[in-house]
Amino acid sequence: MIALVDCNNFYASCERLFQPRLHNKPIVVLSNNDGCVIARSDEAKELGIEMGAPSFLIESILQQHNVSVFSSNYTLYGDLSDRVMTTLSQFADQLEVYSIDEAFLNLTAFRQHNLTDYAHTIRNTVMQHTGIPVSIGIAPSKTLAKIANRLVKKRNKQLGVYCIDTMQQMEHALKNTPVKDIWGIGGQYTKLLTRHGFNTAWDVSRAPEEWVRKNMSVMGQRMYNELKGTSCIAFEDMPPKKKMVCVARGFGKVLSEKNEVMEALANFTAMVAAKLRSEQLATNTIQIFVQTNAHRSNEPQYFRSLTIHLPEATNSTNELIRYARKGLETIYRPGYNYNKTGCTAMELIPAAEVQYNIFDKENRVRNSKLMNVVDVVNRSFGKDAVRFALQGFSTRWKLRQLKLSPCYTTRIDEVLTIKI
DNA sequence: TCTGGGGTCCTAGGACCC
DNA sequence: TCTGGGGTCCTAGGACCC
Repeated sequence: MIALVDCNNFYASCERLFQPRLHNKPIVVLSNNDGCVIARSDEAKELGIEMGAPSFLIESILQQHNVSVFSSNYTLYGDLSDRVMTTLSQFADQLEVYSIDEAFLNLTAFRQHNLTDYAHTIRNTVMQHTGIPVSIGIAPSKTLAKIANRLVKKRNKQLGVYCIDTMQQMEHALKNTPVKDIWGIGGQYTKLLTRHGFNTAWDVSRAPEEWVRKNMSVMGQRMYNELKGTSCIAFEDMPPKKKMVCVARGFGKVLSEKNEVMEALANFTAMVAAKLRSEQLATNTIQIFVQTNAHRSNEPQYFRSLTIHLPEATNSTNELIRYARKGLETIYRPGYNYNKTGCTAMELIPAAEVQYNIFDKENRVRNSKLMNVVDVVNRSFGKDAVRFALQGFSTRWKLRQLKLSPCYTTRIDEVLTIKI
């Protein structure tokens, strides 16, 4: 049996943890640039605030009901996530951290326990150690565990645990799950399935297997077997090797000057390079893109990306910025209002395995020493203490984060102080 | 003014090779 | 008139996830 543990309204719960006066009050957390809603407390959901709602469209609801609004603070959420995962790891031999707020636990070894009781122990311990409320779904496959978890939130919120074990329980759960809520079914497959008369997970599990295979590829077939209780999605103990690293952001406002866009791109590229170094990786290929604001349909639109193969794998900021700059020269067109750019590193290899090219003109030893120093200084004095000239000092491309909460758990000058 | 960001996997089709 | 077939690699695009 597999358990899926999912933190309730994770980002909202994190913010609330440090402001107890917000218990039972509506809270929303906004995406980067304070653009749209990405997390809501139960109270905010009750007000009818939808996931993904653009914040400027719901301003009046927010004000009227005195909703507390937060910019996203990934440093805080990441740290609390680590604490939840550490707590969970003591409850199973195998733990798969699936996302920042979810983990699968392999409970096969605990067969002799009453799994529902066991899940309650897990819940209570996580609450006690971290203050984060979680829901737990238990079932024979990951897809069914996802379904069980959803049913906890829909119907057994107070209980916090839902177990699918017998055939009757399975049938009941599947009949109460619309196709759009099956893990692996998005908007397109929902349309396809309902067009063919499949409305619930139960209907899908009764469909002819060949039809599923033909219309939904191997991913669909896997999901189909999982719905029937046959586990076919492997348990991933170890975090899989990263295949790409990407930093892309919308700007705080639109930019039309090439050097301004370049400054943003240089900064995002520097972030990619720093990420690569922190994971001891190097990249063979980078891809950059620029685009205009697709929501402004009255303005001319432009999107272009460019893939650049490097002569030699690297993770040096200066080198990568140089390639990104050359790339931008190729794809930039004047006369547009740009609103987003980004850099993706692909074809990643361990930094220790970089093959040197005999015609290489870079001084790699010097470069890597330089990067080391940059990383050390930036770790001690803040993220951008040392920067390359092209990164500039402009703030025009920067994110809006007007409602950012403190990094309560990771910055010494921002920890909570209590008056006694 | 203001509409997220970072990922993975699969398939189809073209270029190229022998 | 009739112009192979199998394989690999690459890219673009589509679908999905949180």
